[in-house]
Amino acid sequence: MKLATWNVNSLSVRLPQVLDWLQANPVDVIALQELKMTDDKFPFAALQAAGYHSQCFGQKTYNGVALLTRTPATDTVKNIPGFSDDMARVISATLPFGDAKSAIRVIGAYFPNGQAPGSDKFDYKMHWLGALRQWIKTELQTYPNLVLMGDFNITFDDLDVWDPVGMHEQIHCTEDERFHLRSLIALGLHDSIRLFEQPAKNYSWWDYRDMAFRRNRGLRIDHILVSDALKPLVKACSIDKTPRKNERPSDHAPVVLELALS
DNA sequence: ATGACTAAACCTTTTAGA
Repeated sequence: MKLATWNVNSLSVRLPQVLDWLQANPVDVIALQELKMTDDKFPFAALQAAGYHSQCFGQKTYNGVALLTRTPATDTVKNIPGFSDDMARVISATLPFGDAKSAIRVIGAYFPNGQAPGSDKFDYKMHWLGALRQWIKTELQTYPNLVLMGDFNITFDDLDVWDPVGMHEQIHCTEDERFHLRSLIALGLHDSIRLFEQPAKNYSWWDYRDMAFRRNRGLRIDHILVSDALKPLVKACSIDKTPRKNERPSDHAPVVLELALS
């Protein structure tokens, strides 16, 4: 079984690239972020033709997330229950798999950007991260088999940053953000990609400006976290830079996880 | 250089992303 996450930075613009990528990489599940469209504009038919069921949670102009699955997903939940939010950032669903106990809960999330430490948006990011952690803690009790993936907008440490000195305590790299990320991990989650040897300077996002991709000036901010129960099943995890080489690419690359399930 | 690209909307200028 393969799962992926990709911040597409406008599904309207990127739909042809998403369809191409899914044809070349027929994953079982993909979480998309930054749809930047309302649900009435969502390309259900094109994705259905490509073999995917869609659960979407759209928003005009900004944000918007979706889960595409080869088999129908159940128990869809939008955003963080109990946390009032006017932004469409989280979508969750269950993949019925084998018996009931083997069901996998998949959470696709677009974490707040935060703009700059000390800003109102950074405060919102901190509150959002606190609410997420409380919720994930209870989700793990309900669903031992859990995958939390998406655009986290946080680097784990300096290995995830092309210029750790220049970006020290800058947005995506602050200790406050990293503390929240480590707190999520402490609930019993694992950064899938770090379970394996990875190439150095392995990033998932590059600025559109200044030829950042060609110079590999990037950040690793897109992650796939798996629960303790799923960790033994993780076979591989990697970042696919191929679509970043397209014409008019998203600024993010997909991350792909392979589980030893069929 | 609170810059550089890209996308969307209140669209020749602003907001936001990261």
